[in-house]
Amino acid sequence: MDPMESFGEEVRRLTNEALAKLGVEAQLEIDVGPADMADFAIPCFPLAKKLRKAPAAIAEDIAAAVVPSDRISKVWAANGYLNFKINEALLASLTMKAVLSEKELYGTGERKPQKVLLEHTSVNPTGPIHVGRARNPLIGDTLCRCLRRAGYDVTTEYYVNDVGKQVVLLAWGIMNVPESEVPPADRDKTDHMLVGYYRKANERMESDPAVVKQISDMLVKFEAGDPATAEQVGETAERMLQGIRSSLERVSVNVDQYTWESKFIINGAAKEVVSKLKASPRCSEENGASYLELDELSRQGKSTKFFFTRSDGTTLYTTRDLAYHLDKFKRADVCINVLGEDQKLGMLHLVAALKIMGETKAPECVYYAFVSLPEGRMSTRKGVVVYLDDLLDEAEDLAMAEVRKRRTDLSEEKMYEIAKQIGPGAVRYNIIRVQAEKQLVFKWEDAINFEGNSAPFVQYAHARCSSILKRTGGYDRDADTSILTHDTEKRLIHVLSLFPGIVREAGEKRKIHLLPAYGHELASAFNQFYGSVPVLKSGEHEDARLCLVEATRWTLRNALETMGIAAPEEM
RNA sequence: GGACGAGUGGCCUAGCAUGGAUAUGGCAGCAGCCUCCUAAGCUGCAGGUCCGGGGUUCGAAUCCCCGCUCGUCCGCCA
Repeated sequence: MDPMESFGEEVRRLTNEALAKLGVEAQLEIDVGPADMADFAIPCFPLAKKLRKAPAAIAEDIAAAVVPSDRISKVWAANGYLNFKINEALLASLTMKAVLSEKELYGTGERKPQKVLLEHTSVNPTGPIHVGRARNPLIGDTLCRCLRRAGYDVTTEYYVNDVGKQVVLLAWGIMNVPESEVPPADRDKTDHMLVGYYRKANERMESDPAVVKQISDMLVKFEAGDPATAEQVGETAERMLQGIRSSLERVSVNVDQYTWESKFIINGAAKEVVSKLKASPRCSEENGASYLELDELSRQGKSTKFFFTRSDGTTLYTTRDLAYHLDKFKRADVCINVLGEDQKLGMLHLVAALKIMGETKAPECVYYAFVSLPEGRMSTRKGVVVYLDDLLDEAEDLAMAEVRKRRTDLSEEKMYEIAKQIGPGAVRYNIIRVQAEKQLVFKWEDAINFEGNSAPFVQYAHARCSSILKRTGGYDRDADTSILTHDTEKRLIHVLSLFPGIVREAGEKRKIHLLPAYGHELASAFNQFYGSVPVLKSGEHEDARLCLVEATRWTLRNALETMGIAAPEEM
């Protein structure tokens, strides 16, 4: 249930009534007012021209015509705005009742009929995940959690690029590079153990034409469906994926299904795409390679040709991705892809090709800019990288040091357990708190942050709530909340009431950075309340305040869960 | 060369779709707050040509045009 929703609706209803009474036909936009002034506000400026009257006078007229109701306690005009104050006692009781009865389900939207297929991560299985790409799983997983809470049926999928030179090269490296030539792995994990072979194979390929020949032979055999080669490559990708998967688990990222690119070669779907595209009048050939002339469907640049076969007739990456998308459309109503910004043009071509094939559905893409290092772009091949595993280790170490600094009463195990909740959470939060399209430069001191706008700040508020609730012997969960009239109490309740709306907006607009912003706002409102009034032993206020603390704890926990961040009971 | 995205106090960042009241937070800085539910906290102070220049408008961080800087792409790679 969304406690705030009915208040906004009421504002619209009352305003429309008043406008009808005045004989004015208009749809006005409802804003949230400045925090210390009004709850809702409607600018009357757009009406000025139509009514040939000053905005201030219009606002006065409408204000006089509005009849306040049980939900709206006050309506007034100011500076050309129509302001509304809501009935705080009613909001408080609705909000408290909603949170305390729905608990971990508070913020959940109505079940939606659409099935959503969300593709994310999909990094090439040629090395461990590095922070340049780590935005992908974190954005994808957070969006998935958010959409699920908003009521959608979501399945997440990782498209494994097991076809093509990169993975074949890695497989070649594992078979042909002697162990003695590979520097020892920095950790005992399959992805880290294998990446040395990948680098070495790249070096060999660059310097030795014989190696280039071997690899291209292998590639041809693989694409022709040679079982032995397919098994070698498949097993290599699987081993790499094992390591990647365990890194993802460390940051609570779950992937429901893995779909292998080779599937679309084996089952003939890619070939079907080729024959469909060849039927298009846009299709031409160049030395035996087929392409579509995209012209106005593409973007301007050096070329608007979209090749979908090589001269030898084999398919290209995007051709297979086309087959994958057709497959996805059969399984879902909405397809969302989380992609790096380097995929933008490719996706535009893919969408154009889908249209040419007569497909009416198109994927919806969320693009993110790369995280680079101060010295430039990350590269697994060149070894210019910061791995996600290393970042997580560092975050956990720093969290452990912080816990040790302030808790002398805990066992080593307990401290470690807390640190494991704090470190990865801090990393997740820092990545999802900024808009996906903003370019980031990775700096250790920014990547792990325990104060201010950070995960530990939100977690700490949760721990404080838990601590209070742990100390009480019990309380009346039906306590009268109308006595919560302190400024910090009213503010906290107001923020609590916003949660369902935030989840919906973040999900539907694909703007997950609203979630950390909300978490910070809620934690901050709680901290102000916590510092201003006592809860335990506060006499007649105690029960109502304990209810407020419990409601805050549920909402903080739900907000954290939606971000994939743990909610520690103590820290 | 072209296309797409980003540019907001010293640093990071929200707001931009749908123009509207004094531009949102955080970090760092300064001054305070632990006999009281965890100070990973709270309060206050200071800090702004919203990249630059034009334009539209009663009103522009937001819309349009021209530049600048950075990122990304423009392959019979994936």
